[in-house]
Amino acid sequence: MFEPTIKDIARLCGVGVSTVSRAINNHPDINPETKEKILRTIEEYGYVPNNSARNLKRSDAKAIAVLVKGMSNLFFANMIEIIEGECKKKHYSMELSYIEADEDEVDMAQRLVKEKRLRGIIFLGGMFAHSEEKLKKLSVPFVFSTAGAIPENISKSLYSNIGVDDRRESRRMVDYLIGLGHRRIAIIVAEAEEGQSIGRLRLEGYYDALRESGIEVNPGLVCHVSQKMIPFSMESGYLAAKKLLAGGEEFTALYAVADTLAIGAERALYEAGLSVPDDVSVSGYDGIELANYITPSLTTVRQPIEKMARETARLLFDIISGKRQHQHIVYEAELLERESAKAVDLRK
Amino acid sequence: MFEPTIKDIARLCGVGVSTVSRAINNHPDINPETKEKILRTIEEYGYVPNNSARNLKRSDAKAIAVLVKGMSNLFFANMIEIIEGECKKKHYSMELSYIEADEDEVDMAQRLVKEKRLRGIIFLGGMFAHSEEKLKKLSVPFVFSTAGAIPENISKSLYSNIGVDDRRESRRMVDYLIGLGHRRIAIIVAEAEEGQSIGRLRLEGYYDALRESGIEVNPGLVCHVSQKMIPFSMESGYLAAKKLLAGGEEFTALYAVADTLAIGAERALYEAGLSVPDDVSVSGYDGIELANYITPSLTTVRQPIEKMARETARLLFDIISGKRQHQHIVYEAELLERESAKAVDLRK
DNA sequence: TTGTACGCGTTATCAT
DNA sequence: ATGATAACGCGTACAA
Repeated sequence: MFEPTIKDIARLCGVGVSTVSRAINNHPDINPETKEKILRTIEEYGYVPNNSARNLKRSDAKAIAVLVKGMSNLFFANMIEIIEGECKKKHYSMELSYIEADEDEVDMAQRLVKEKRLRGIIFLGGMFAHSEEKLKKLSVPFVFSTAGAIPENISKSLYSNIGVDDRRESRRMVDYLIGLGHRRIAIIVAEAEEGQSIGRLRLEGYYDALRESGIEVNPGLVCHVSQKMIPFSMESGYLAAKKLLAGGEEFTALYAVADTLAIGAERALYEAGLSVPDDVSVSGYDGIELANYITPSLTTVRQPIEKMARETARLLFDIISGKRQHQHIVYEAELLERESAKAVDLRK
Repeated sequence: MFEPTIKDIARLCGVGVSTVSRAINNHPDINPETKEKILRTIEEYGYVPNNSARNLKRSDAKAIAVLVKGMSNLFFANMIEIIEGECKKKHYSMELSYIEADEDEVDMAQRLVKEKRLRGIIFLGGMFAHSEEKLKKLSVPFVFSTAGAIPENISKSLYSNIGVDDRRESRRMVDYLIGLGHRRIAIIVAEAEEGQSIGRLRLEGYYDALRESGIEVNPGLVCHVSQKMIPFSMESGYLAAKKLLAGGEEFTALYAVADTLAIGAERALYEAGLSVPDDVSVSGYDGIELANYITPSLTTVRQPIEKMARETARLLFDIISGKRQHQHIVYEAELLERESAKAVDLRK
């Protein structure tokens, strides 16, 4: 297999390499006929510019990285696909990397940036217990999406952040359950050890709602997913609910901080002979497509995934090209009232 | 932010660049002390070799690409994650690209290979209506995983293929339903326009089973997902089932060629007042985690995803390094009898 | 409008 | 054991 280089094409066309280069990169100062001929030859011989050489010359690649941390695939898969689509539009390539729960995403990013000379980074999920100093070391712009809370003492001008107000939206869901007459509301929460993880924020929202309504928090109703489990998996939800049931505390509603957790939990309820929503109302968080198809359909909080993913990518590109400054965008989530939660049965 | 190059490090250490290179790449002929000093300096100044320059010199990058085509995320997300893990182990980087249904994955692969000088390719899903000639143009090894049938006339030595025998496994599922006493078995199928797509194979398996049992095929029970829809989405399954129900043909069992389709279909049945499995038995295909958590849990065919993904990656790396030749591995799937399908009610 | 020549950061070959 | 230097393929300043 013969892989022609720019020189080969130049020789073939009887022109200099720079002319070929001009033809490829749409430079204005080139004779249309020459360009035409070159393009034809390129087509004929299947010439494709060597990206490494280009990047070497340009000193930075036309590429970004997406670092995905924790959380369930079901939620991120869509986002990644959308981001990938935006990259394609801009003729950027996308490097994807999943980060283990115990890995430091910023360290990883730093390595990646230097190695690959990336132009920007998207952090999906994950959390932000990082020092300002460390963040400064990242020489390219980066956007956090659907991440936990960022410490206040970090300069806003250093990063972008896109997501919903997890605490507020979570509170809204619990308020809704309270509005339905529920008082004994259990929660299944998955959270990282330290910092303001997304799970932590949602738990805070739960506390907020109870406090405002004058309901005392019953620690027996707060169930943490085991640290050893995949935080947002269905299995985690399943096991957590089992633990909850074994605990013996009664509850009329169960709120899981992710749809996947809720689905797992519903299975455990079913196996315990409990019916949803007749015996227990269940609600989730995220609004994955699936939530609408299971039966009973899941009451949940829907984050505008598509919008968030698209904006995340666009914002990063705009920052790279200098069109925009760093932004901190908070989207509104939407409470989806569906079948899995209903007013508490007063006869009980 | 100062980004040191190999020259800087050399100067800093008072040695030549080649010595630094030797230190980095673990060459034997270097004085341990010199190496020690160089490594320290590298650490101190945060030097990271420029990947583009490396790749330029080496003329091929330590990278592979994964091209994902069609099918539902739920199924591939896990595989991708596992493949990514294997890449990390080998210190390869992974380029991920989603292919639109109407794009040609081999063309795309070709472009990618040349542009990025990749060492190998993994095709996830997709189909294989490609000519031998075109495949030959791909100058790097590639492995098809969970793809449709590969035309017989293409030399086996050209590619690797990993998956299950979709036709046989599909037939097994329908045999199972027949064994349960079902005779009027509907099927929801999503297939590409041309060639032996995965959906097509599963449909053939359905035909096989019916034929062997002497059951006549009722075209009114074969429901194709609209070409305009995402082939393996829940929505597609939902709409297909609605169409099926509107068609008026009676059936006691419904087999969808993907779990996601089955889940969507179940929702449609529920909305039509039909109960699963009492009124209609439902079964799927794939064995995604979710199938085990919904209620009723979904009877399905489980493909050994983890094994397949891991072997796909390992095989590719082995071929790249010359350790192995191309392989064609067919895994055994597993029929999971769960709650969504039961023996036909004889009183009806 | 076009061609020549240099440099991007690295590795490999060849001297020393 | 180490250093100088030639590639790798491309973009571009500069000359023509």
